[in-house]
Amino acid sequence: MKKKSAVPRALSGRPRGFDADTALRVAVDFFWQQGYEATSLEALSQAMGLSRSSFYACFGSKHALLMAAVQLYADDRFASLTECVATYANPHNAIRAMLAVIADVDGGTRGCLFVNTVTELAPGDAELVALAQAHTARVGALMVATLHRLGCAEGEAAERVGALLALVMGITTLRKTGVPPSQLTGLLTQAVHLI
Amino acid sequence: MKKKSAVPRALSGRPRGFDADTALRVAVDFFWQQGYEATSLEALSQAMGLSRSSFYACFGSKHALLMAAVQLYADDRFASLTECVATYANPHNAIRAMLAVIADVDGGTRGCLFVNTVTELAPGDAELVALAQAHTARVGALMVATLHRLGCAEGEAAERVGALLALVMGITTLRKTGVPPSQLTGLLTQAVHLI
DNA sequence: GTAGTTCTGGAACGACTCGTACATAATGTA
DNA sequence: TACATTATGTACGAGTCGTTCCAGAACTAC
Repeated sequence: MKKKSAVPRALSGRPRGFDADTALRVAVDFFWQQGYEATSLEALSQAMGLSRSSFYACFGSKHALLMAAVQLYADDRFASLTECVATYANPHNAIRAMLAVIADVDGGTRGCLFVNTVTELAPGDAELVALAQAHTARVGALMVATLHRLGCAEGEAAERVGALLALVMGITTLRKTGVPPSQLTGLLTQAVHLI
Repeated sequence: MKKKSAVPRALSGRPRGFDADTALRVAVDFFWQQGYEATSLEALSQAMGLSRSSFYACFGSKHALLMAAVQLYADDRFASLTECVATYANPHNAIRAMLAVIADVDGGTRGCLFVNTVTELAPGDAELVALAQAHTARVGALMVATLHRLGCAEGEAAERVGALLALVMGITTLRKTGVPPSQLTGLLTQAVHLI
């Protein structure tokens, strides 16, 4: 149940034989590739390089690990989106860059961890649903603000952003069925009609 | 492993104590609500009203049942789409009706069985991926043909249809996180910019 | 050195998993 | 009635699941 790298670690006692941050990255990959239910704790702890007891001492439970993994993934992605805003002065270019980041056309057939997990566990997993709502809300707000700079009214911008998000989420789903990147790029360019 | 209702049933022997078709409908609901891995055979067979032995004698395996369930669901949906084409003479109205059928804005928080299953099991499940590709191909072809009647060029129509499909698939995913129907309707109306 | 704290490896937990085997029940046909 | 055929109920097999417990290892502070 420890709090990522920010935690100061104990002052005394045996030191860990693994790095919690890199172990969490491994967990992200596993959940991303196989999903939550299909990922066993045995395979997970083995790949993370720690025993079951260390696993529970550090992460609490399988579900708690999932939440930490999804949160890390979401934070990473959101950081990339804010970077888009910082990089492109032109709002139009910024929006396009953000859509490209989310759609991740060349991301292979494993889709998007966020979409995968939500699709597998929502609406039954209330904690995940809350995380999902918070993340989509901040992403949406960032995009609405950018669209607003293009002279789009507030309410209209919200709806367009929603449609844009739905479009790129759909693209990540299509990725899983093996639709080639070239074709996905074509779909992504259609997004301009929604901006 | 029997073939749905079309099968002529044995000429002699003890008759079944259940109806295979209605049992399959129950399975559709279960997989739809809970997903594949999270659905146990015990709960499944109990809800379907048959014992384990009858289950395996009739459906072969849990995975075979899933495939039958998804196929049934996909066929049902495709039938609704062809109905849209038959009902609306105006191609524009037909397309809008098809999008409404797929997005199913008032369908609740369980999303779309097709999208759910693909997201959970693809790309690891080759049989499901094949089914998914076949289904999206026929749906896409139907929509491209309709768009073609609007005077849209073949290649351009294909890309627009892909974007439309991605949009409505994304809407079904957003449904799972509890976005209200009123808001989803707003996103769906944005689709007109892609037609 | 000793005490206190933390992490590790492995064994064991009870509950649950999908799938199978087999005796028995219920039907049609002869 | 006797037979072949099919369905059902029960129990079992072999394994996996997520989780817990505990003795011992490795560290800091005294």
